[in-house]
Amino acid sequence: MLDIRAIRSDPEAVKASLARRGIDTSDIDAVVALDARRRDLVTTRDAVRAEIKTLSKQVGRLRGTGDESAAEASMARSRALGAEADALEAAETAVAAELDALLLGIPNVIHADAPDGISDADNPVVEMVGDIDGFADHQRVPHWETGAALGILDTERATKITGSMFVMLRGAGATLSRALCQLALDRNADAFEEIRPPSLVSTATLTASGQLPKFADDAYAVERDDLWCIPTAEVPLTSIAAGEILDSAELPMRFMAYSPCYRREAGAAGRDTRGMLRAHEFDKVEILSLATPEQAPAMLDELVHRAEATIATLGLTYRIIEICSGDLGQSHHRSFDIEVYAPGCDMWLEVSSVSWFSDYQARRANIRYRPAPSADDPRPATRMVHTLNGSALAVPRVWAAIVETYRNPDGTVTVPEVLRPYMRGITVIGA
RNA sequence: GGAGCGGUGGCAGAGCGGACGAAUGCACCGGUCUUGAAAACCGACGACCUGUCACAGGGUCCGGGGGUUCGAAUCCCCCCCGCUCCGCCA
Repeated sequence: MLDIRAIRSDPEAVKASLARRGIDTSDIDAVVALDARRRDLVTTRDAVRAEIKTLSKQVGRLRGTGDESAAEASMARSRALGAEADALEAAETAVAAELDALLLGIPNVIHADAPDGISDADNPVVEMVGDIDGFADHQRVPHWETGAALGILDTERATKITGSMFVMLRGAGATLSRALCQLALDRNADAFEEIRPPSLVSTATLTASGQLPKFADDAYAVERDDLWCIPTAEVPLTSIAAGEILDSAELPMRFMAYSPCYRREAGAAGRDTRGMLRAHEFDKVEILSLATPEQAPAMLDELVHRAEATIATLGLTYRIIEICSGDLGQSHHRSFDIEVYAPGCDMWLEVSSVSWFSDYQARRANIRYRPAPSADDPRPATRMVHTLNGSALAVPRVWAAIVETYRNPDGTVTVPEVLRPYMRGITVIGA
């Protein structure tokens, strides 16, 4: 959610930023009009209420002096004003609701340094490690074939048990998946508190991080209990401090969590249906930070570097791209994706998305902090925190890239060195 | 799921129709004292909306939502959450 004050004070600047997304900005004009109307109603209503309060106190005093008829007059006057206040209140509530609904649907403003562009085709590559042409024929086998041959990926039975776009890992494949989670957690445990959050969250929580109300179709709903399955651990982690006022000394806060992620993939039916490329349920380790606006830029760098470093230790070919204005998610202020190259299916797979949300999510979740007192401001006002997060590692696609990259001529798969401590002694899958 | 009790400021904890944004203690902040610190003392000290160049001023908030009343933290109704006991249970 954008800051209504920012919109009010310079609507053209907000519109200019949103225009970079290639969207219609007329909602901003509507917001400005509603906001003016709302403030008008508030001012009038408050004046009426102030008078009611004065009159009510008078009643008490007049009763004390025994002037019953004067008290009666004040009561009558106050009663009439009460009806007026109620009407103004109702009007204000209605306008405020309309304003909020509009505000919830307006995407975040874009960071000045984010590149311009229309679609994902315009996302610039900022770093590239490895050579996509440097693979042998035995590595040019899709992971779903290798996985089936080695008995570590069983999509047929997953489909039988649940339905299409669900996967099941077996044996060393399941262990490999869990090893990746463990690796990602261990590599970030130096600075991040490990959380095991709930996987089902309330509507308020899913709204706070930006998924609702606009993207309800993408989430699994547990309607009977009015709960939602999380599409990422970002959702519960963001809301850890919802409604709280943090001490500046506590910032930046850093959390990491392994969680299952549930996505209906409503807009992606029929895309990437093979193997582990896209599933309704998958595992991911997320890293997240609540920071001051001043700390945020460095934190964005840190998160990108941490995600990159984990991919790098796995020995995969990868690249980092920056998301252009037209491809940026609704809540995002600035984002970077890490993609690994999967030689078997010859595709770049997005395995991490690191984003800075500025105060967009914090305003929805109402997460504030109190800046440290200084000489000229001994009691500073509260400010919204900034939220940032990124996938430390999205398991299935990394799993796929490993199975393809590390496939040997005999069809077995060598386990990357850094994963071996978590593999119960398995060094070559299928050997 | 059933029964009982409870939800008040950062924390603890009074108040139970009018002078209550709310006693008191602790914490926090500023100051006095001190070589420095502690202690002591003095003062300040919630959030949000509105308003102002900035002050001032006005309003809302005592778990959430309705209601009664001239007036609600206080009375009534519904909901949510917590604790204790019972039931169920990995």
